[in-house]
Amino acid sequence: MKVTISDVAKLAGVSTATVSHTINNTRYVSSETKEKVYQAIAQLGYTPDASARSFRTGKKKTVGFIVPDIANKFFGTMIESVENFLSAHGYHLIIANTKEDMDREENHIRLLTAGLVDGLLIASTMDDFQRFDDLIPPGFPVVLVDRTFETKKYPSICVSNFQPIYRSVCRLAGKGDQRIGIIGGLPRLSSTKERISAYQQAIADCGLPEDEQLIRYGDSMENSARVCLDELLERSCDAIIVCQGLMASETIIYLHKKGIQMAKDIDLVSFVDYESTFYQLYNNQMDTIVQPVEELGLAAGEQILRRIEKPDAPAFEKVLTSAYRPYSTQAHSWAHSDR
Amino acid sequence: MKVTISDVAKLAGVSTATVSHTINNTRYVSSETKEKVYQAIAQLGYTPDASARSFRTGKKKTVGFIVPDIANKFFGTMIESVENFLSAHGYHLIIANTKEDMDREENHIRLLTAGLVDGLLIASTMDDFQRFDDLIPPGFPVVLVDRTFETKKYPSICVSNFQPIYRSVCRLAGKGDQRIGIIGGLPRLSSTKERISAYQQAIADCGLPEDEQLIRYGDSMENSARVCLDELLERSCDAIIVCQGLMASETIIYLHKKGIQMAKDIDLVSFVDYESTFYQLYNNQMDTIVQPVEELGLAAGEQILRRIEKPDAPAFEKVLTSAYRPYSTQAHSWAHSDR
DNA sequence: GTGAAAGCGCTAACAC
DNA sequence: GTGTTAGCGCTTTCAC
Repeated sequence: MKVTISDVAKLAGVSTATVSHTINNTRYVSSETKEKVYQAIAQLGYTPDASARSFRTGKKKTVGFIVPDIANKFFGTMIESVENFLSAHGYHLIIANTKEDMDREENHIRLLTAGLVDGLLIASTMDDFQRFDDLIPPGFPVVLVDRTFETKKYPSICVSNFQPIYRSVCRLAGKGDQRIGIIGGLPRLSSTKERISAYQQAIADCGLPEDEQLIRYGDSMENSARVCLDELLERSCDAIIVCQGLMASETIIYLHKKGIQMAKDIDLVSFVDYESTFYQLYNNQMDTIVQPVEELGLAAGEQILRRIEKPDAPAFEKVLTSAYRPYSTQAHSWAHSDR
Repeated sequence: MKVTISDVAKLAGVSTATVSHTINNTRYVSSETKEKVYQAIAQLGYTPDASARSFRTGKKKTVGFIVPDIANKFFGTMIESVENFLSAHGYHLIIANTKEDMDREENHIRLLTAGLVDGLLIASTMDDFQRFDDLIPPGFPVVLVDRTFETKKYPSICVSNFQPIYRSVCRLAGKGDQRIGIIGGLPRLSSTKERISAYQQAIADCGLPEDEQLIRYGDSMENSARVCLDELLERSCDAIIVCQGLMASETIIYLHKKGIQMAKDIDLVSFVDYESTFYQLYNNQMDTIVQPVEELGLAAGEQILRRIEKPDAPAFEKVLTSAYRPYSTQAHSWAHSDR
């Protein structure tokens, strides 16, 4: 049934060592011997067993990626980008979904670190660094993606959160908006915290009245923006900043259905999902903040492989910057869309 | 360094067999012994090595899913659904992306079947069954998803393609549309073939003029619908049927930018991505066809696990039906959206 | 330039 | 009720 390396060795009339070295190019083998080996391999239809190999070598050639929401285009695109990089480097990608649930995340980390993958990419939903840290076996290669912790023990690839939000507030204030609301993601996440704090600082710096009620939090899953929006509208905002792509789409739709016109009745600025065609319809009515998702995925892939090679290189943070796209009232011609 | 089962056995003063049986509940162990074993495990921080275990048992507890486009919401949602099912059953999910490229698909199949996964879910981009079949080791558990082959050697989970398109044409014809265009996906795919053939048959049955020029094919990747749309508009269609979600969004946007009004200047029917908030804005202007993506993912998960248990159960096809949502001119209140 | 053989960590007969 | 032990298929050291 299953054909093994010794079947090949036997047929080729050589030792298993020679077969192994031939297929792995790991020591000199005369070309005649090589020839015999390849012949035997072809004849038997031999394929080395990945499972035995990784057991023996300890290398799985696989990395795990723990994400909060696979179906979310932001992470979907990132997964694509990571997979693309990894598969080009001979690695496989195992996906695990947490649905922003810390227990699920814990469970996935436990399972994946138990000899299944060589390293782990994590967009963590945890707020408790200690709990997170306790789950990671010492020396296990980990790279944090999109979200980080205050304790900088692990390397991270994130996106600038402060600057675009600060700028949003300033631009809105510059237009004369006085009551600027903001819809953030899960309060416990580093990304949310950074954005909210940018908002607060900018509000203060611009001399606008501070009002805790103008800060609302969604959960970045489907259908979480509506409540926030209603609350903000009740408090008669002139402007709203939305911190996440899925919630942005929902906000636009709800405004639409309520007959509230963007750029006229209310100003909108939002983080937006990369390349989503949806926003092309609105880029003349709202400022958009586009995160470099593909670069994020690429960098994450690079870092985790580097980390797998040298697990004890010092941790460092990489912060990519988002594109801020102020709207212009003249509609873009799609003939030269700016990407 | 690494703590193994025999370290545990030694510390607990029992044999490795007992340790193994204790953690796997695989034969009777007295509670005192169990206690000692658990104690030792806790003390040493032992975790069984997944790699050694799967090498030994031949079970990887992992399935592979080969998809054409991860970032596409249709597949993203499906991946989420599959992952959800699998992880609930103790399995992991390896994702591989083909970008609708047959060589990439071939490569992924080769790698994954070489001892990495217990079974494979494939939304194949191949048209040549022979080529596909040659890649699958005899007896290897495979379930085709969303796309199938004429030769029914492998089990498949698909979605009804014929019925919704046939119905679309009939409804459009019923409204008096004469020139109905269609934008299909990649011509080589079974899903595309079925849809186009439904279109052709309905056109004939409804007594509408047949015109090959009204059939256009996109590639279902970003930015492929525009050319098709332009060509159809040039041929002055009254109505357009779009066979895929991404292309649907693009079509809507292009119509919008051209100032062509849906339901007024032109009728539109389209396959639409499940739950995408985007379409909520248009469900009073176009008929939509919603595929049961989550059920698809669930069924795929169920089937592949069943298949892994009994690899030689007879192949069978499962066809799920899409929801056809005719539009009503009174806008839906989102308070009771029909999902 | 090639072979012999020792394991990697675990499971599962088989034995008592 | 528990222990002994033979491998799973491969890589790699040591030897010649």
